Amino acid sequence: MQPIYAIETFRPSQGVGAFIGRARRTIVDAIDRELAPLDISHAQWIVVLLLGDGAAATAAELCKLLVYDPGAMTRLLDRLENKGVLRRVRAKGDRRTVRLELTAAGKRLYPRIVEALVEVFNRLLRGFSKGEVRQIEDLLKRMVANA
Amino acid sequence: MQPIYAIETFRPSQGVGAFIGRARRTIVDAIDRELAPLDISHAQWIVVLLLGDGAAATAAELCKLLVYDPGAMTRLLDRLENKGVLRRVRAKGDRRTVRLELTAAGKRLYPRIVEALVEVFNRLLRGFSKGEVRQIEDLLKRMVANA
DNA sequence: TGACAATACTTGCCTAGGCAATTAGCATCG
DNA sequence: CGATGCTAATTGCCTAGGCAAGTATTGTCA
Repeated sequence: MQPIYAIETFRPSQGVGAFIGRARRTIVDAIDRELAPLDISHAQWIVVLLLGDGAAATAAELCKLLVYDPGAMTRLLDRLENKGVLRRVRAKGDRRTVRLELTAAGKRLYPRIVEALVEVFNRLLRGFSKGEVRQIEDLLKRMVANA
Repeated sequence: MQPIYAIETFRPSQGVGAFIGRARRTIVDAIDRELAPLDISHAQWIVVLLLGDGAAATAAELCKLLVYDPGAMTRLLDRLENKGVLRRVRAKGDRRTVRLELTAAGKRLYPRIVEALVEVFNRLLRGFSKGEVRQIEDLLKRMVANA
């Protein structure tokens, strides 16, 4: 397999990097607009999502998944706790870790965010076949795996 | 064409959104590591790239392309100007706009950044055919166009 | 067991982005 | 021409993320 890009012909603004960056901004902006009435920030709804779908349950797991600074995460969780979205519970086994649980309010919030996401993605993926979506997912997964 | 995702079955951490986010972090981190010796930040090298390949020539154009705050851009450009990477030149025609030009040092910087990008992308795209890369680019472009 | 490393968070300090208000320079239209 | 509106850039203020140092707890291993 030969290299994909060559130095002489590479146009930064036309490579995959630029498109991924633009796609991400587009998605985040669209979801933020959709979630504006909930008064919750970009970083915050991602955390609620990961807690809500069980992908993470501690601050450390969130940091690893999001490649996010632990210090910033502490404060982000403070804000969500103050909003009454989640609570910190000292873990019984390992007393260093703090388990994160969505409160009742947080659990009501979760489906509303999911709804917004589904709506936005279905709109952005208009005209795509399911196979094409699988293909994007697959190709991106392979990119990340190569790192 | 039916909707791609349904509320009942959607797993946020498994959708395109999550993969795009992760891929972007992976790319940015890899390039940052590669460019560490140049002591230039993520936001800064993107600007140098866009100026260097002619995709933008003013602050306003950069802001539009990157969906970036004009105030933040002013200060980012200040930093690059202080580093001697670019200079501001009042445009003759429209005296509101400031044309941005890479200095000699900036022009030397540009190819080094391009080199790092090509290296990183070729690594991350190991095992991909050129057709597959085109396909990612195409699919992402269509997503953005749907917005 | 006890020293040392590793992990999970937390806090302080600095930097950088978002938003709103401001200035300067066109552009439009009566 | 002149009032109004728009665009480009800048500045001040606030918020939030990155980094480094610190604390508490657990793991490792001689």
